[in-house]
Parts: sequence; structure tokens; C-alpha cells
Amino acid sequence: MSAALDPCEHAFYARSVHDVARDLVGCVLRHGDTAARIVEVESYHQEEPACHAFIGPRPRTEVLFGPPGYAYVYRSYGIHALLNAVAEQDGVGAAVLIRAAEPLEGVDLMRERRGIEPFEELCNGPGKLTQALGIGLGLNGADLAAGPLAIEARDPAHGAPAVVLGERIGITKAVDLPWRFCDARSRCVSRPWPAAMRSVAALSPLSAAASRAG
DNA sequence: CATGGGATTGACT
DNA sequence: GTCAATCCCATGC
Repeated sequence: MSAALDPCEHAFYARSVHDVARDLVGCVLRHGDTAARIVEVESYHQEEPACHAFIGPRPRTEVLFGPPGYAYVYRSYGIHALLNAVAEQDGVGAAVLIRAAEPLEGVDLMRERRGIEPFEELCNGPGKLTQALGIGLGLNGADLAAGPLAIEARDPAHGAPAVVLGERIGITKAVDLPWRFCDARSRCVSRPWPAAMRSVAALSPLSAAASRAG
């Protein structure tokens, strides 16, 4: 990530949605008493059919076409709230879907909200992480630079993430575009893991665990 | 106004 | 691997 850009500022999001996506891996998503380190995202752009903005502006996608640095939250399959960070210039429909994260703070609250115990399964999916962090549809249009929902810069203590690319999942259109960005060293990435994450042998300690698992 | 389709998840065969 | 839950919205008549 460029040292000049900070996800707490709107300028961070006012550029190519793919660059924003790559740079958001490793950043910290915070809401209320919970926080988590982003380990998986996908980028969507109005020029490809998998994007909600493809068909042009609609009431539902108003935020998506608005200025960068705001949250686009929508209901998926009638059940789940999915969180995106709006990117690119005002008037362009593009956003980064936050797909998975590694819990940092408020882990017990996350367990309570999710109704499960395993650390790796609290935020390893787009619907799971919004449930764990208490992010609902009411946050659609929220300013990511002004809280209460915020994205903060990477914590140097965690080191730089090993970002690998893969094909986006869960969609039926434009399935070949390699616009999924994952931290290959995190066990909290949603399944299926990208091929690059399963085969790379140089990454530890994941590679050791993968070898043991066969 | 009726219908169909999801940027998902969890339970089940 | 399959499948239903559940609801907003876009589309078509």
C-alpha cells in the first residue's frame, strides 16, 4: 500500500477499484466494540455484468454510484447483509466487497452474535463478518472516514499481507475475472480458497498445516 | 400486479 | 455433493 494513502481518508478510495481492493487487504475494519483484520476482498466495476452497477443507476445502487469512501450495504438472498466500500470517482459504480476478516477485538461478542465458537469461522464469509461485527442495512451510505463504521490502516505489527489473486466466487457472470484478493497466510479466508493459496509451499505456517492435512 | 433471481449460509445426503 | 430459507428489487405483462 502506498504510504501516502490512508483508508481513513476519502482519497484512498478515489482510484482504481482494483488497487483499492488490493490495498484493503490487511486493513482493520472496526464497528462498535468489534474490530477485525480484512483478509479477503473482491472488486466490482460497472463495466462488467457481475456488478450491481452494470445495469445503470437504480434506487438500490444509489450509494454505489456516489462519492468514494462510503459503505454500500445490501441484503443478499433475503437474509444476509453484505458490506462494500465504494470506490472510484463520484458517478462511477464500483466497490470492494469485504468478504472475510480475522477477529481482533470483541471476539466474545462476535461468538455471541454468530452463535458459534471456532475463531476461524467467525468472519470467514461476507455474511458472517457483517453478523459478527453487527453491521446491518442501516449502515448503507455510512461514511467510512467518519465512523461508527470505519476502516483503518494496517497495523505494522501484523506485517505485510501475502496478497494472492483468484477468481471471484458466488457469482454467475464474469466468473473468470481475477478480482478476488486474499491474504494467503490467513486461515480466515472463505472457502474455497484460491488455487494460489492451496499450492504455494513457501508460506508458513499455513503450508505446514496444509501438508499435514494432505 | 406476478414473477424470478441472487456478490450466502448452514444443514443434510 | 444438494438444497431451502427469505426478501428486495428489477422486469414484464
